[in-house]
Amino acid sequence: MPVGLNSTDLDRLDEVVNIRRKVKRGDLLFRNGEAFTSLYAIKTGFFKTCVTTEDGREQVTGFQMAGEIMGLDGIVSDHHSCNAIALEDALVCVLPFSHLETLSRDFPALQHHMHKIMSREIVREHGVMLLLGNMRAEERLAAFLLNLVQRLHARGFSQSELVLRMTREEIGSYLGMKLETVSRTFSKFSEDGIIDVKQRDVRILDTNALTQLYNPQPCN
Amino acid sequence: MPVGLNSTDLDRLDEVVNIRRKVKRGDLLFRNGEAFTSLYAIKTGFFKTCVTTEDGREQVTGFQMAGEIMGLDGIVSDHHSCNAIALEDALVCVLPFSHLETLSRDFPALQHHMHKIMSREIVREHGVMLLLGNMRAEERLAAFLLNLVQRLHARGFSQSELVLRMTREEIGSYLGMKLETVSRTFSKFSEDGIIDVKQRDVRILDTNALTQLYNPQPCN
DNA sequence: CGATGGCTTGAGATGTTTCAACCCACGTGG
DNA sequence: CCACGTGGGTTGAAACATCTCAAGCCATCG
Repeated sequence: MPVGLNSTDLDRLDEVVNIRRKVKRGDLLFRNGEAFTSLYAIKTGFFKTCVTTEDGREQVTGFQMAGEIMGLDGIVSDHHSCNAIALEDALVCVLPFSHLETLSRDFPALQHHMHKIMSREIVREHGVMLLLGNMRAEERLAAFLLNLVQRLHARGFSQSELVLRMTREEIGSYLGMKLETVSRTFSKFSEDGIIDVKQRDVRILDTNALTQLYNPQPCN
Repeated sequence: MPVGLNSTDLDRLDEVVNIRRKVKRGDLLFRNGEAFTSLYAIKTGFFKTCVTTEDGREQVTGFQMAGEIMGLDGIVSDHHSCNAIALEDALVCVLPFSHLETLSRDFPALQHHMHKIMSREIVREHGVMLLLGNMRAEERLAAFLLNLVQRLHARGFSQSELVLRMTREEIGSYLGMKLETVSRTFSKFSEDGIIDVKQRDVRILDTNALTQLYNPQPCN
């Protein structure tokens, strides 16, 4: 990641990255209320994070895939404030946060990288707020699919085919709609020839139409 | 803020804090797309931050008051991705970000403080997502009022009286509802004897009822 | 004092949810 | 290897909350 390091430096960096942890599908990587010690970098697998209320409502706050960082929520209070659940068997790097802080004092590149990661998460959440506050069901699902496929593509997967690792209910929770509405909207897209859906397999037939939906032009 | 500093240290810290900037009501502190150079700490005044879409939709992402930090969105891309607009005449401390990064390498307490600030923002946004994704109009407004009054109280203001610095439309944008719905919900609370509203002056008569609304007990 | 922006309220339209029934795919165990 | 059970997904119809459009009111300020 950063540059211009000698071998001692590399050893120190290695120290922070060499703890691994396996998480089985359905298991929690960390849970709401748990003491915060580490950030987690996903090596393989797929996660959801969600917050809950006392009366049992659940809001999925994000879906995370390989290369993404989880656990930032825990820094502020030394306790996690959400649950991280593996949607498929996963392997993560455990990054003890105090080590990260120590190291990033010596490596400005690492320091800046951490700041960027947190800032990116803040900006991502702004986008979700826009989606939840302003968009209708079709726009939400279009935005969701485009975002997913774009992130998968950046990891070498297809630009047009994807396998959903989450249920309709989880998609709905993330997008602020009920699972039935998610299902109906998938069907609508399918009828319109925009996508092909068969359960969790989705093939995007008309990316342009999705983009249009997500980002409608102002009517001049 | 941090502890155990000699006078040279204090001078260095002072350097980063002694730039002030006045912002008049209605003016932008920074705008979407603008180059990112600094964070801003509010000394006095009240701001909103909002993101916009090409087709002109606007989502208020937060309201900020004295003591709070703005501009974290700019770190990831070196450009701001939202607008910060003063809702009343304001004074901010300009905190050049590169100075902050340099300083926080020498002051672990400052470093950790910055991490906490970013983490706090992430957690706050989780809460907003929960609100936007799961709650109904009354719950949203109750949550909003309770949050505002709590933050004001922490700054020495009343626990029960507040003056809204934002319009119904801005509240609505933040809470994902139309201004008419905001207005109606205020009226409903007023009819129910929970609050007293006269334009922007709000007096909370029954905090308990608001809490109940926001956080309904599971029906046993 | 009039203009303006912000706020309130009503009535009808709309999109999403709710409730219900049904279907399908998958995995397990007989 | 098939049968069955189960969780997930689909679809329909009615209920509901919020939005839209419209009119009118109020406070503020030049």
